[in-house]
Amino acid sequence: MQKALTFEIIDRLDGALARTGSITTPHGKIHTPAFIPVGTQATLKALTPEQLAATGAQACLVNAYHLFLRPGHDTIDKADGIHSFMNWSGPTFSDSGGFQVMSLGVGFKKVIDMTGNGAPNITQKKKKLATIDDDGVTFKSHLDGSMHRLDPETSMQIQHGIGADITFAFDELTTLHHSYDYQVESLDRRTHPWAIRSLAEHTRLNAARSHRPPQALFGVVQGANHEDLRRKSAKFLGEMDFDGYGLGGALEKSRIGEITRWMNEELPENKPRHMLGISEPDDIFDCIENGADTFDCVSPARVGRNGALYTNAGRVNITRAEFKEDFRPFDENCDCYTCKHYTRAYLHHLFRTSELLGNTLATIHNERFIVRLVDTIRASITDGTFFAYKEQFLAEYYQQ
RNA sequence: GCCGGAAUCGUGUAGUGGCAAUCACAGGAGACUGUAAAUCUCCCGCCUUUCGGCUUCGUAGGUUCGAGUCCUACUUCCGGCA
Repeated sequence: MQKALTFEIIDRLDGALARTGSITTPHGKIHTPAFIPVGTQATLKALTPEQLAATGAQACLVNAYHLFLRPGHDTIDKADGIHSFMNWSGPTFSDSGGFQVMSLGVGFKKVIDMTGNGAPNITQKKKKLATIDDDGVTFKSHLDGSMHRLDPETSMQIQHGIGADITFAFDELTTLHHSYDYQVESLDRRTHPWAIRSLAEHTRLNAARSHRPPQALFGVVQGANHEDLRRKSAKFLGEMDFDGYGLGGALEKSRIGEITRWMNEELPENKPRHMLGISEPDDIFDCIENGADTFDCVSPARVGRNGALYTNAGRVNITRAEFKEDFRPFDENCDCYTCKHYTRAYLHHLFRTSELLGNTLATIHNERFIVRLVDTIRASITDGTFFAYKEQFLAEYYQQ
């Protein structure tokens, strides 16, 4: 019988937890470390699957919450699954909807505050749309206000209807502003029991749906920025029969490497670890150094659509007046389609005129930039130059 | 030439006797980390780092305690009629 997922470690980095590897799914391999672009609603906004593949993306991630609301996971199931539905033949991930527990609840407009300080992370102007209890979450649809219930079993049923190769356990994403006591309670009463329920339902569905390729399930480690909780969560989930692990939750940016290390020192080494929602270059280096294998994040696509493009010297707002008559390629060192064919002045013009092509070209560039960054990091682990590359890249990227 | 209407921020507008400058666009800049995001925030007459100060409703007069607002003339523009 076909296995849902196999993971092979290929190279290791001396003096750190970093490794390269290969994840094999029914829809192909992912060479790790890898960046996985996010196509929440079964599309990476502004790109065709061919354009996405041309960025070098090895896989993409969709979201159970959005696809549950529209078109409905039953519809995707009838379409023969997400790969067929969205015309993406490579590996896919689906998020559990756990993120929306937070983003539609306490975290609105301040989804991942990674600063570790600042104002309480509480919805103020708009009414929150999600309320959580120990059994699951009650949602009000952001689309039509209809009420819905999401719990570990329904999340897994949705994710099996979607049919992504790698699914995630339904979890509670806390914020850095929750108290320690709340973080403890969140793990003991929700995230961990929900992981058990997610795995049970997932196992049942894989058996019941043998006409489909088997799907893999990653447990999601939480614990905010507390070492004891991160280790406890990783140990608890690490002893369960997951195919891999999601490293989730809000992580204080300045400690992201350390927090990743806590988790990965406890997790089984021979299973892949996916860093949920991370793509800033410094964070990627820190997480890979400490044992993360894959990443997903909306940021390259979102900031690109909003006119911010990555360069080796940092992020640049292409709408700035200085680019109006700058007829150089956007980034002479970039091998993406956008930089090969279009000037800064033209990109500037497209954004000034709100032309949709601007979104497409900026998204192509940003996804390619982050995919290539992670690919280059992978090569640097293989040839042992990781630390030198990290130092050189970050010095240039964050220069002021 | 006659009749009527209009003139407020770069543009279009709000303000119809009581602290001018509302809203939008344009413009300047910033933010965005498991997507309620082709979104959001700030600035946008002049001076001032801030606090704040100053100016200004086509022009010139007039009425009034007080005028962007009412009156007169002029200028310009837009209609209509010749």
